[in-house]
Amino acid sequence: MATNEELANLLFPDVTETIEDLEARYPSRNLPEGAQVTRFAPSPTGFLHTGSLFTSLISYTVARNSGGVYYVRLEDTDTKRTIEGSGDLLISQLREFGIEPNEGYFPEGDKGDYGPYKQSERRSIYRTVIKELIRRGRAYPDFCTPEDLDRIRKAQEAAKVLPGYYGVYARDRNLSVEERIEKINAGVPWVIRFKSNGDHEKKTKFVDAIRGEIELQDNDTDVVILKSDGLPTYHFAHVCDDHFMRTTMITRGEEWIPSTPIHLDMFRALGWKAPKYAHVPSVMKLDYGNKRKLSKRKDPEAAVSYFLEQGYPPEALKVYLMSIANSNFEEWTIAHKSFDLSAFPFSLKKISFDGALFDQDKLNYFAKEMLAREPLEQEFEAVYSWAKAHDEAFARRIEGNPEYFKKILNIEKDRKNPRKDYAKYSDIYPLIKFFYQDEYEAMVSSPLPFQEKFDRALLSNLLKDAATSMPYGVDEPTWFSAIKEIGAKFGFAASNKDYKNNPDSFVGSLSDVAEIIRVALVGSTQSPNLHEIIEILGKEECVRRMNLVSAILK
RNA sequence: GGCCCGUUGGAGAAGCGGUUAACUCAUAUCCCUUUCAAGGAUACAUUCACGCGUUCGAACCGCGUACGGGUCACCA
Repeated sequence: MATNEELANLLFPDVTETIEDLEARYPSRNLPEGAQVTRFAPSPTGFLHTGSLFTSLISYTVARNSGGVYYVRLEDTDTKRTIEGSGDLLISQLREFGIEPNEGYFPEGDKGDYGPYKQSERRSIYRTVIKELIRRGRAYPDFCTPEDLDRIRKAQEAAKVLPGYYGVYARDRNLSVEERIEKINAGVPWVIRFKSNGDHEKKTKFVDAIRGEIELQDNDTDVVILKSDGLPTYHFAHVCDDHFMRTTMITRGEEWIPSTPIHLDMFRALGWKAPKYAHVPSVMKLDYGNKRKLSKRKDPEAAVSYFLEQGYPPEALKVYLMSIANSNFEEWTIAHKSFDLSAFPFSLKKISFDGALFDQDKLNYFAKEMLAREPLEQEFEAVYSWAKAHDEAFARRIEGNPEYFKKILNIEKDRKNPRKDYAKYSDIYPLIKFFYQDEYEAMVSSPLPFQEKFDRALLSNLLKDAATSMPYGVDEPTWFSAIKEIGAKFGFAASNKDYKNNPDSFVGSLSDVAEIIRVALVGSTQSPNLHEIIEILGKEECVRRMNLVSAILK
């Protein structure tokens, strides 16, 4: 009578290693008590998803705060969906957010003692474990074709029972070893399935590090663990890899909760200690009144690259995501006047169970706060490197005169309440382009937004006067009283109160005077502090601009 | 459909048997002000999806209903 041993050898003749060998090759990590080993395990199928960044932030924080390890493993077992170069892109985007794993797969090569960190390179490990499972009778080759499986599913539908490969529906589960050997020798294609001992009537419980105790039906389906292409399925690869890589906590999306019994079943069959699980909620979006997961296809904000391109400071997105993860983080930032994520006492227990709606307004708020507080030099570097990558024309402007741009960036920055009008780097240029002569001239070539009620000759004369009498290099109050005097010469009120009390005796208010000069200088009724702008523009340019507009108005 | 998970204001949420139901964003109004961005002040859930129950007392405990999310692949 043929044995499982023979079957195992027939299936995997080249596998000579044993599980014991693997245990020895990947010894348990020498980490202090409580240190957590977490991981980022993406499939290289595209760009970094906002939800993945969210999970990564949590995993990374857990590892760092516990003095553990955060590593990267590439889950590239779905060869059809794998996109060339995507793995490297994922890691580099993660790095742009300042999340630097301390081990694992990197574009520049693997780092660490638990590799390879790419599943497609771990075939021999999976085969070793599966061979052992077959020996023990806990895995078997299955010969069903997709059509067979389809038939089974239809039968289940008709019988109104649960779909799946289990019990009497597991067609090849109880084949004899001889029958299996015969089919294999006859060249019938096969996959390997895990042989579950589970009972669907029973429950399996586990404690989730975020949600607490979760009770689910026991797994009783014989899931595929090795596909016909020789690569493992997620379920098996997860169990195998996280065991040998000595992961202590699996942080993954909540969509994995229902399949956790499968994983626990396999850990049990292998006699391995299961890691802790922390199932993190999805980031959601409101779609016609219904919540749904952020979708890479429908929502631009689902791809982290969207924020990078727009020029959101990467740190701001992280801070926003942290405020979703632990809502007390916001209060903490206010109390500590700091957005330092590494100093915040993060807690898995404080993560709420239902997915938060992505809130762009709140992201903007954090981004504005952070940008406003960023020291000038640092902000300058950040804006410049963003421009180099995403806005070439802007980058060239900055290069043309870095000191000039720095002054512009510094407007109303050195104050107790710094200016907060940029949420992202791409907001900057449109607001300050008037500083550049060619842009200014383009603005002046179309009608300027002067108020209709003022006579053009009056405006022209006032500007002509201002061009010669406005002072430079003086402090703001001095400058402003000069503006008042200029206005008064042309019949404007010297204060808004005067104007309010007696509007008929003036041609306009003090605000109007300021507005006329502002429009002439910046081409718009709105701008940051005019005095600072004038000082940056310099006397020569201001005189030029006022004379130019004065001439146009004639 | 089965099984899980969830439901406190427009958003994120605190609350864990007795509170005026925190806080932050958003929104609105007012103040400040040479415009804007800020800043300051005020307003914004008589009520915690709904129903029933337990209790002197419920957003908090129990049951049921409704709604929302997730999952049931040789994808992860």
